[in-house]
Amino acid sequence: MSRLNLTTQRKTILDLIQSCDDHPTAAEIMERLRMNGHQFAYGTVYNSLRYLTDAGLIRELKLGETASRYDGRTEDHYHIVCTKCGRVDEVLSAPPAEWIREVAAKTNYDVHHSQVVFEGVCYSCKHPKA
Amino acid sequence: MSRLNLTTQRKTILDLIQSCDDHPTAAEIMERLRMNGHQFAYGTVYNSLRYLTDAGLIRELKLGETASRYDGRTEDHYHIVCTKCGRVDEVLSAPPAEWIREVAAKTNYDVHHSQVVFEGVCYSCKHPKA
DNA sequence: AATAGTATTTAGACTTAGTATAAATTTAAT
DNA sequence: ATTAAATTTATACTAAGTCTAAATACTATT
Repeated sequence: MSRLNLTTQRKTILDLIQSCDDHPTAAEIMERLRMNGHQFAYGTVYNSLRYLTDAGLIRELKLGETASRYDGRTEDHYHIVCTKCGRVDEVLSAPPAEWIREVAAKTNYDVHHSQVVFEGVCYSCKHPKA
Repeated sequence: MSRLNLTTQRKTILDLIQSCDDHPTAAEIMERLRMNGHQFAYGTVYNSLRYLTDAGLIRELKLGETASRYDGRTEDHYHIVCTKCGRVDEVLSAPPAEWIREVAAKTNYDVHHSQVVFEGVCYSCKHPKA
């Protein structure tokens, strides 16, 4: 792990991800870059996303869709996906430590990390206006 | 939802998945079919996997890898992946209901389902022989 | 049993998301 | 200024899966 090297491209992509409040895919990120007047090579975007993820500046979300999404919030948190409209929201409560201990004991694993994706129906989809 | 239509191909694939104790990908399933002397079209395997999943006879696992895996155990359960060797084990303890209620309350979602993938190091990788 | 209609399988083209590579460019270090 | 290392670019390629149209199989009705 060498020191952080934020090139112009990486910085631009980091800024974009940190300043949006959703969880764009690589394709969406490229589209937004283009809309902001930038034009980076395909591979640069993927390279930057990996670099920023490895550096811990952003998070890659694998929510079971075909494409990864990226999240500028790096605190430990989880996600909930609306099965009606596809919207993704943050979940800030962590799984109870007691449960994790139980899983570790039963499986004989050292548990380092857990990915949790909830699925359900969001407020707007539950209460459609008209 | 019409009545179950298990064609020869679908039955063969279902049997294969139910009789193995790991979680094969579509590619692995095709390879095993071929080794057993079957030769189904590419699309048929995917079609069958979807059909069987929709019918609730098998489960599709999205563990954050590039390919889905399939599981013959249909009871509600979760998975733990070894980050060293890639091995996947079953996790039978469910997340505490209290936690799910809390998530539902905080996010304003009706929570229907949760996918949980633990990551850690399995017993064999913790205790390598020699 | 023959016919018509529906569903499934097959083969292969196509799509999507992402990786790999080689040349060109930029950055850093002497 | 020169060399070396890292990064970007353009483009080819791969992996996983979907789509489509023709061929085949199954079902229901007479």
